[in-house]
Amino acid sequence: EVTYNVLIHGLCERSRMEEAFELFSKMDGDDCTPTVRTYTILISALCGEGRTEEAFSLVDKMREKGCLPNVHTYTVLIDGLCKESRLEEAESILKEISVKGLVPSVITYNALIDGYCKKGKVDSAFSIMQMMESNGCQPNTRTYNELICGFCKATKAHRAMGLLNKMLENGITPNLITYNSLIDGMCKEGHIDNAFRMIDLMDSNGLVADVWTYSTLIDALCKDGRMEEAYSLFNSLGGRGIKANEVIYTALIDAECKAGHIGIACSLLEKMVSVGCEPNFCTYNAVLDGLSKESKMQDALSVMNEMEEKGVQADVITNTILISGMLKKGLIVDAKMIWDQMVSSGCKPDVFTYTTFIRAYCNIGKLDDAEKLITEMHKEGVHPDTVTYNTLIGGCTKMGLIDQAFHFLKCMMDAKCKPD
RNA sequence: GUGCAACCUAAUGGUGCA
Repeated sequence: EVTYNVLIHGLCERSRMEEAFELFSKMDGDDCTPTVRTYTILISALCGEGRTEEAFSLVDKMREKGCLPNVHTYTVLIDGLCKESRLEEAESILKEISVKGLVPSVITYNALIDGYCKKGKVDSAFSIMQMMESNGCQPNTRTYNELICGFCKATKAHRAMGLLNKMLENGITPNLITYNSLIDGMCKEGHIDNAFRMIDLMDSNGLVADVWTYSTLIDALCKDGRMEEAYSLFNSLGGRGIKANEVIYTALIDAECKAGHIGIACSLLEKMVSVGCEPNFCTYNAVLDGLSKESKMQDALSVMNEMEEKGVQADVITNTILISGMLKKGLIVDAKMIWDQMVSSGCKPDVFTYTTFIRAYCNIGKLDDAEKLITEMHKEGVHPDTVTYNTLIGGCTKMGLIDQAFHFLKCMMDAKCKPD
């Protein structure tokens, strides 16, 4: 039975699910009974592939066979639900654990806390931490890191700092991730210089800034237009024993593109390749956006070919960038072609892609087509957001169709979308 | 004494703005 579990685990790790289930079904014939562990391995793998419903039916199946889920099993389920943004269900499983007389572990709580943080619901995450403390479960470094990151993403770096102090008081050791999150939070709130001071604080705690730290700082300098400082920090990396990675190059390339310096961006792209740093899809997307905004669609298409030759998969963002570029030149047919290619390659358009098209239809006065897209979005389960409605409303007002504009405002409210 | 759980941090795309 142990042998089976090890093998099944190995197959699942390589996402060879079919084979894993085949082995699983052979167990009985071999006089082996699957245990909670066997089921948990499979349930975890199913959740990891987004097959949550199958995971739940496996849970039912194990119960039928008289095998009860343990804390590990429940934790896997909570994690899976969180990854699908099904937070209420995740929290109800946490309750179920206690009802069944089991005790949730730190990992169980952390899974839920991370889920809430990733959804921007930091306050709910925070109350889970309070709940775990009152249940006698001590938050660990990871718990604090998730919350600190959550507060930073919610532009509440002050609350994050408060948590840093709390963890120090409680004797929980911050690590690089803790500080890197804080540095990012401070940068995003415009306090770049304070962020640099955090490096000293790290030093005094025996932590040495890493690539993540520097990429955060370099990106912040870039976005603030402080390119000279960004480059001098970039050039200092070698002396610190750090090798610039694709994230750092992408930050620089993006900034150069946005400043209209496509030539510099392209030479950075060449440079990174020559020093053995492989561009990834973000890098290419940054370049493509630069070219696209300058209406250099020919160049953009050849960069996209290069991307594919290198085996870098184009994603929704890549396609949206190209579609947007085509539409800005009025090339609706080409834009539609890219759309179709994207869909047939199994990549689904998202809110951004739809909104891009809606804007184009508004600009040429085809409000009915724009409205059709909204209907299609609902059908596809892609929810129009504030920007989508703003685009539509803006299109109406430009054409003097004030009543139409109010009509869409009403649609917006009906869809429980907040006007800004 | 061997097998199950949270991959916690950085870079890329859509509207409008005097």
